[in-house]
Amino acid sequence: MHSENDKYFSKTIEKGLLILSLFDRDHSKRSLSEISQITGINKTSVFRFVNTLIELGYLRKNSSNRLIRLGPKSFVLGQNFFHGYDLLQGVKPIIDKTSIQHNVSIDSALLFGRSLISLYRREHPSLIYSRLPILMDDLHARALGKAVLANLESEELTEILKSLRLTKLTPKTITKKKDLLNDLKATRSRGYSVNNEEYFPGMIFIGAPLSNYNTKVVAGAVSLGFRAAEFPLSIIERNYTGILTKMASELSAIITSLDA
Amino acid sequence: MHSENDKYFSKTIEKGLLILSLFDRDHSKRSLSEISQITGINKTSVFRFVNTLIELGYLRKNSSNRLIRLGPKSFVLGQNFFHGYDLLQGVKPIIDKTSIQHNVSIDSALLFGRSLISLYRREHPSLIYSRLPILMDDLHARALGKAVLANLESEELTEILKSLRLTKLTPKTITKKKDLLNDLKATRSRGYSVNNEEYFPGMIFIGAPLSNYNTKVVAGAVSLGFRAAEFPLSIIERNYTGILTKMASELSAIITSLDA
DNA sequence: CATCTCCGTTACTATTATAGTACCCTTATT
DNA sequence: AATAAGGGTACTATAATAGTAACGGAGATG
Repeated sequence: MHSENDKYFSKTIEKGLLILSLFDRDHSKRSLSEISQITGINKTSVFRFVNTLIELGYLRKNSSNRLIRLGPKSFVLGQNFFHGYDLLQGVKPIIDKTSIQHNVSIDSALLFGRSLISLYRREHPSLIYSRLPILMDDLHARALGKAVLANLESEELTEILKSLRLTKLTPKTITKKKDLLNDLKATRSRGYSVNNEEYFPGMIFIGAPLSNYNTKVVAGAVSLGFRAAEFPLSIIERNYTGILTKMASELSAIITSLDA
Repeated sequence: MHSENDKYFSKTIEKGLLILSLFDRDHSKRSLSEISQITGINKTSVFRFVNTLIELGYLRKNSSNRLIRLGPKSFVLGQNFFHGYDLLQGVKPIIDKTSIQHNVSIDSALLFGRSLISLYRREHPSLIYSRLPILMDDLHARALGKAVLANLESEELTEILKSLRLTKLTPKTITKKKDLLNDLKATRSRGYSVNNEEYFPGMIFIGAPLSNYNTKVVAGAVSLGFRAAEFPLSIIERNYTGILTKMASELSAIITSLDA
């Protein structure tokens, strides 16, 4: 929860959106008191806000058990947000083109606060992963994450590292902060990050940062993914890093133009 | 704009969502004064609300030209709304199954207010339409629309017909209210609606209503689509109406269980 | 080059909405 | 029947918003 003292900040809107954002893939129904507990907003206010959202069609209430769910207006809003997000629309054609041209799987993400947001993913037809998260937290175990971390300012990096838990996801996952810092240093000098079966066994990824050329700030990352059985790391580094960095600079140009 | 006298209704939340909903596929950037004009909300309030939405990450502002765009939080919210919308998740497997089993294109929509919301569409691989709308207004020219209209209460029907413009989309589009009423009567007795090249030349659709079995209220519709060149209407009516109505009842059961 | 205009932003209060407590009602539980 | 828990309502002190006014910068216009 934000705690803005800003005069030009509406706490009511913050609360309304906080309530709406409680509904997702894993939480399609919630009760009033549950919402009140989670958000810390008082019961009466939650009642007022939920009532408002129901009247507007963003939520709906089951008349028998009183459980609250997303309404049709949220569904429409969701699609508008998806299709109206200019960064996605800008990034998609470039990733599609590169994926088709070189027959590779590509993933991209944006940095927002301390986590990465999955922006667009294009998979080589034969590869299918299971349901991947929209918000990614395991930055230490991903090519995308390491590409971003390696190019942050040192203050911001230490800030993020403080709250980053180095969870062991595979035998090769980096779990010591010192090892991670060394990896990031190598990443920075190399110009691209390597995830060698650290997130998913049998999968190798290489990643490059995306940045806003004007502000020089890291905005996200792109990665290429390969099956380790088909592509040894040496082959990947020889044949694909050029493709990766070229795509990264194209994407950075787009981001720069949109964020201007 | 709602004008609720309701005591338990937050106008601030209404305004915040009104502002957010101005951003979609066709409007990825807007200025402050533009937002103020469109919404009728006073400039200072728009400034406060937009500022709030920017601080929360739902919008972002270009620092040079001050234009406002969707932010990463909206993108995340959009995906959560899409994947968290239980009606979609409930309807999808049934439509997928039917589409694969009978090799047909299927479209579905929900009634919300006076318009239909496109819920889920599954196309037979060889058919591709251009960008279809999320909100559908031409109810008179669509199988989905006519299936819904034919099963409304007469009061609600006249209410909707009042604001429905019978736009001519193809030579076969129904443009006279009397003809439409006759078609709806036929639709009701038949149990399914027919769109014979009235929306798109060369395409025939048949549609059936979806309803909540408890409340007996029409909730939406499903339709099957065919190329007129391949499937004459007589063949469609002989072979596919059973499939359509069976699917419609399965979907209605889902809707009933979720809306309880 | 001066002026005008538009837009975003800030300052300031009267007015209005919200927070929070208390209380009631319905439903589920024992 | 008693109890508990959750949803919904009433009420008022308190805090937030609406709206007017006014400022400053950027771009347009003469």
